[in-house]
Amino acid sequence: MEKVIVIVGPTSVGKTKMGVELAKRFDGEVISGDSMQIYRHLDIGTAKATKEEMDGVVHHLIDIKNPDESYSVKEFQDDVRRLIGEITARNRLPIIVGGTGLYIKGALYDYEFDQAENRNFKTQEKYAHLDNSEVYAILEKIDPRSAKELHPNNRQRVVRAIEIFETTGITKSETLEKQDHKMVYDALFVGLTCDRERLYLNINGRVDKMVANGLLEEFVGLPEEYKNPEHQSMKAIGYKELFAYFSGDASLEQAVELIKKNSRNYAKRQYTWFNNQVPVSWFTVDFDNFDSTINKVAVSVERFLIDSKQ
RNA sequence: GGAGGAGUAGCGAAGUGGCCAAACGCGGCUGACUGUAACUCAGUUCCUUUCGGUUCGGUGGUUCGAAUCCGCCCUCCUCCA
Repeated sequence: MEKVIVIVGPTSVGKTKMGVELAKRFDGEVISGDSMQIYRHLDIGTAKATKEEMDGVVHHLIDIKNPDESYSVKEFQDDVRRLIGEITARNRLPIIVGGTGLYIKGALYDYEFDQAENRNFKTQEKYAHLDNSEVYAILEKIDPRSAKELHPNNRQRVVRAIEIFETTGITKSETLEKQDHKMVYDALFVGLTCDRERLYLNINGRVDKMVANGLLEEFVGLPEEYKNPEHQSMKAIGYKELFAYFSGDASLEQAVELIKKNSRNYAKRQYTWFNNQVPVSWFTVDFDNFDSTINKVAVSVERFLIDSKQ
């Protein structure tokens, strides 16, 4: 199994910097594990690393789609697995850096998406006339085991489970049953964390900085065809809140506060995912001496690389 | 100084004698997650593990029973001086 380092954690703890530093020390290449940094032109709001911050380290899966295009876990899985193979073949170390839990887990575990190749959004429309409980009743009929795992109000997932069956003839639970739920790589999960209060201060401060650095201008400057709230890219925190501001439904202050709040909530969801879905070794970040944090992580990485060579 | 109005859980806001530890919203906390995941959804939120205990500005009453009624006090808002 190929070795791969994975750096995870909530937004604004320093994952980007950690990735670059580790790549420099261990001759690695960074693979972004972020569902929004794949989009071109969305630079400030997605906190994409600048050229300077990348500091010569190769970064993959950033700026690979236009904001009116879609992307999915399946594509991410394909891309990451291909890249891990390529990077390893070059005798370099793949370092996944990002906060999108599902994407990262989907790429590293034996998730199988293939049988649902024909994913489409039509199923949502097809059942739009039914309420939550009616849609749920349909799923209970075709895939009772999946229904049991889902809350009736979680319409998006309920309909998706129906869609899986309708497009492939195989139920979601049957597909899951075939998997071992094991990791298919030799991965070290490094989690970066800090106390909640500090994290929220970081997030709030970073949002203010984004605005100061031209977040609004970046949004305004986007070609009109990209500025559609329906686009996957426009669901990103930092952009979706701006529509209300530019339509006059919210003040700038309200929009900015919303961005901060959504970022904080997102950070919490990231913790929930990484704490419970994946085996993470957590490191508390020392913001006053980031180098010391890097050193601690580097020791673990070193040990991991040696151990797995046996 | 005079006339009105208001003080309810972290915040906003219902409740106007028992069904009130107190609706609802926000915020917070916790969790779920297999092709929208920066998505979507759930639980929880006075103290206590349970029993139970202590609340609705303060205080003293009325009542079998008060956040709800009465007296006094404090604070804030509007209007008249």
